[in-house]
Amino acid sequence: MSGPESRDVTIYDVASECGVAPSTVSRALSQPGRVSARTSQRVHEVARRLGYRSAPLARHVPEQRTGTLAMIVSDVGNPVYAPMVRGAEEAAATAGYTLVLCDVVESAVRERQLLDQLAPNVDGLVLATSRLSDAAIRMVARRRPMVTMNRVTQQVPSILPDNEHGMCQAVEYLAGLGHRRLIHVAGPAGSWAAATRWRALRDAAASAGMRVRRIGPYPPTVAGGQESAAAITEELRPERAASNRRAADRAGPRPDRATALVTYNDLQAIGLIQALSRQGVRVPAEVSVVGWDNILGSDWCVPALTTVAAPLLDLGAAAVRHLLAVTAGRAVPAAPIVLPTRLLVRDSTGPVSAAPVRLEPVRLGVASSPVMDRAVQ
Amino acid sequence: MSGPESRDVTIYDVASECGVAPSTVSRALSQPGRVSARTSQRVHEVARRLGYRSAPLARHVPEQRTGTLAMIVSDVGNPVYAPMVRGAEEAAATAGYTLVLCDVVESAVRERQLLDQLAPNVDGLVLATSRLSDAAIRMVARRRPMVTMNRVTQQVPSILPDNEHGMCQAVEYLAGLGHRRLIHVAGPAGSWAAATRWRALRDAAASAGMRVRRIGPYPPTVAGGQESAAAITEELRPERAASNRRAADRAGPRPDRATALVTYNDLQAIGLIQALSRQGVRVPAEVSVVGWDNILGSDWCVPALTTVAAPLLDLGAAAVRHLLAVTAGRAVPAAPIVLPTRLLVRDSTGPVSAAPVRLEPVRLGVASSPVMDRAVQ
DNA sequence: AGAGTATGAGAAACCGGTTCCTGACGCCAA
DNA sequence: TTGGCGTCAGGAACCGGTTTCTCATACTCT
Repeated sequence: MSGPESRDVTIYDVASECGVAPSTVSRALSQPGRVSARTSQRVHEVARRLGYRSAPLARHVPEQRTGTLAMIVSDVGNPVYAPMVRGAEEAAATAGYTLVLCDVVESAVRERQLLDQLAPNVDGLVLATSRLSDAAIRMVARRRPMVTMNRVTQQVPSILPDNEHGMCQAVEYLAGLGHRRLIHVAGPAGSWAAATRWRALRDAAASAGMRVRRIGPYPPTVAGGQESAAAITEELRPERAASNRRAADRAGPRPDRATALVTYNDLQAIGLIQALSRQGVRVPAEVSVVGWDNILGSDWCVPALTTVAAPLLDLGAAAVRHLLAVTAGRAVPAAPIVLPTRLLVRDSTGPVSAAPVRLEPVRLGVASSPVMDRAVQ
Repeated sequence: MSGPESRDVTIYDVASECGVAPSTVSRALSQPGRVSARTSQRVHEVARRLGYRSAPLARHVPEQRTGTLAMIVSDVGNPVYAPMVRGAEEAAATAGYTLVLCDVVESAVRERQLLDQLAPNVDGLVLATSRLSDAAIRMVARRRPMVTMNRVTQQVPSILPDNEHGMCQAVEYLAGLGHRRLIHVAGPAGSWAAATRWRALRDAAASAGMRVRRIGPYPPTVAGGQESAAAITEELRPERAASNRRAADRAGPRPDRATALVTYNDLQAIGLIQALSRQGVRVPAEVSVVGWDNILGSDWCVPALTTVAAPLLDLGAAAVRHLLAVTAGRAVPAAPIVLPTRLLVRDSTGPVSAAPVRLEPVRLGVASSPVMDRAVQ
């Protein structure tokens, strides 16, 4: 039916078939009212008959706009992005834009390459948790309208969850449960969000009169959380840790045993809880765990995760709306837009037990007793 | 420093600054060796100094290619896509292409629009679980190279997991545990994959001498799975169901109580187990549940999900490699490419208990006793 | 030294749209 | 009847690259 599939139909084909000038076809198709009703109708009919489809590539050359926005994420596998993308997509669609998504696989090099390739092809960019340097971000931002998420860079508009208040919520809640010593499982090394969340936690803990130590950095993944469990077990079982350390370092068991763990994100928290459970550490009986994000699945892990819920959908939508404002040349606030967080209390946190729990011996890499398994898994 | 940010630097700017013709600049930048070393070096240096960035939009007009592939997914929020996207991305990057991802939010209308907008802008399309009609798919496929995933359409190349064998694996395993009656929680109505998986399950069950009923359709989400729980509870508790039904329908409890549930996908299975647990139905003691996909999180739900693992990463990679073959004009096999599945046995399945479990009264919407909660949640 | 060839670079066409400029035609009023 | 104005459509330039064609120059060979 379609034959040898020669080449796309152009406005020139339509024009000659119609007996009008190409410019008339262009007007008829893209500027309703700018051409007489009769001509317009004839052009439309011929275009339909010939199966004309506009070639946006060519169209965009003179127009200098593509109708496309790009969002760059560090890892599509991280469920945290799904709602952000959804929110961004809806905002973009509402404004008549198409959102494309690109994954840089946690690599700054790839991110830079992608940006160079993408930037000229889109009307604007959303950088979700970028790994680039501030200088690199500013350089790209000079070429194309851009907003960052979860990242503050001078002169570049940004959208953030309220890291400070979120951590305050977590800390106040833990304080109310009697916790006094925390451990923070840190996010990846070069990450602005990781640094900011740590700072926020530290400050919140300080004003609550709590002590907090940081371990890490760890990747923002389930595997990263599992990895951190080794270090944490050491913390929680000082008597055991001593044998792994030079005895001269500290004498006797540590007095400052942490009772609550705050991770950089939910994925880490889930991996951490998994690994702790496997080692016989009971959550929340022996130690409470608080995550961050409220990803899909944070409610079906066991125990269900207490977490600081970031307004992911809104973050995505706000980012795109903001970006479109920049694109339209409207003045944008210099200060970051900060969206509120919400503490979601579930089952991974509990009061500090009056008497320190007597810990069982650790059996690394081996699931503990069947009874234990039933209970925790 | 950057001034009023006039307009992008073009090869014409570079040319006049260099004192050479624009065509020379073009050659120097894109056809190494086609220009003398001295000129080339000078052009490169001026280009760098002026901050020249090629405008791919303009470049692609005569070239008729964009170096971009698009992948359309029905819902980025479904974790099943993450590995597929990752696989596709890696295959695309290896071949020097950029992959962009678009979400159609489970809407056929939006999918069609997007396709029309996207098709002319990319060199090829991957449709992951499309909701379009066969005719619509073929129409788009005629305009642009395309492959479908999880969907077979005449004349359009496709990549699939081995639905038939996957269901056989599940059925054989369940048969080995003593199960004889199954219920299938069906996927969404218009979905090829849903229809195919149901057919595969029915056939597999038939050859194993098992009975299987289908309920649904339900959305392929956690909410969909939760929804299905109501109908399933009715199945599992005929004595209770009878009160909801006209008593004349059937006399006494049903003899054909199902002992195993097979869902369309993991998300449904997880929602289903959640809802069942909340109603006091114990998994796998009272009923076994088998999912499909092996998504992230299917191992941290409780009980950890037994599931048919689709080779998601490979599916994505194979789709792109196949698409590039089509793009390059190489002949492609007419038959779908089928990738093997693997049954992942975890904790949501178990042997049929010798004596039918005595069921507790249902308390809808209310969590059962604390002891129960500890055990199942 | 003169003729032939290879090499480098400029001019111009092209890709497929959009848009500015211009002119033709028709209608209305004076 | 003529002048003026508004509507509609054609011609051509333009967007920023690529590519073909052509020509000038330099180098080689006899």
